Amino acid sequence: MDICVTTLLRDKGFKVTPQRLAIYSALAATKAHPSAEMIYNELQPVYPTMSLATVYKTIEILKELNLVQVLNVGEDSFRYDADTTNHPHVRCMGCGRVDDLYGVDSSEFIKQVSSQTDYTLQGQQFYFYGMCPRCQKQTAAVS
Amino acid sequence: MDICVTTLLRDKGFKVTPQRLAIYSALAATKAHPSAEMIYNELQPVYPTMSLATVYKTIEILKELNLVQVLNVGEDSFRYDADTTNHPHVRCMGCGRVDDLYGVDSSEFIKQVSSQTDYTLQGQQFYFYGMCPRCQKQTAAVS
DNA sequence: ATTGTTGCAAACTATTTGCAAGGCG
DNA sequence: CGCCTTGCAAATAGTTTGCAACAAT
Repeated sequence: MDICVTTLLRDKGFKVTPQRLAIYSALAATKAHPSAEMIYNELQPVYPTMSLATVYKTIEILKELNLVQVLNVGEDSFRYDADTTNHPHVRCMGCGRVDDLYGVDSSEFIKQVSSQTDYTLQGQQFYFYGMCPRCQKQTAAVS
Repeated sequence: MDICVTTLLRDKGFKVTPQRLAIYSALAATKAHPSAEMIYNELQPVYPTMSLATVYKTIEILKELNLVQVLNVGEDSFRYDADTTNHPHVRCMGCGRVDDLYGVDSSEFIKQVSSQTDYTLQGQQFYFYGMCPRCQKQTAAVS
């Protein structure tokens, strides 16, 4: 995996630095769809001198290399996903967590949209909003 | 229409002010999904003393009254839509315009997602990205 | 050695908030 | 008249940028 990133970076003329590898690894190792700040906080213990700016700059490059995709779940900050397959996401209105939605076939839906519009479609993002199992229980307990 | 907003505002204990009516009217009169700043600029000639803060505060209220929905098309700013039915949107990667996608039935797709997740779903947003007809032509002309 | 990268601080932008003056009910 | 709203300015938060010191190739 990391070898892959190393090669990809070098091939595109980017230098391979420990910070870049660490940021990508952090993203690849989680399904939590962290924000820039969450990545920064997670790496603080290991890279105490690393700045938030470096996180942003690196994400910019990873985006260019198609190693991360950007999510815009309607919060104040962006979230990032090292899984670049185009899958829907769901955000919990209770705790704010963002999960993947696998096992959903959106191709029919996309085909339908494509036939209805005179746009040339290049991509899409599907965001669902609801309550995660844990927050459902808490709400039930309160009432 | 405006009578409707007036009534809704009063019923919920909000005061009816010319600014609020103007902001809602501006939103209801367009399909361009303007940002707060676009609304502000459009109303500048008519309400030269109105501030951006008022636009934001009013939108907050309209949101509460379910008179507008918020779009998060992946730009730096939010966009607003007085059409509160849940329809997909498409943004042109060329010129940035945002259009509605009508005539698309997403109920099957939503049902499928609903059955695949243990979230309790409350809503969703579908964003498509592509090239609008006008930008397609321009790109073709350049190449 | 060269060129890109880091990390700090400052800049920037969208949005929110505090508050005094003003307007709606 | 009382309370809500406006509009200004300042605050806030996320992200971006400039630049000198530094590191990868």
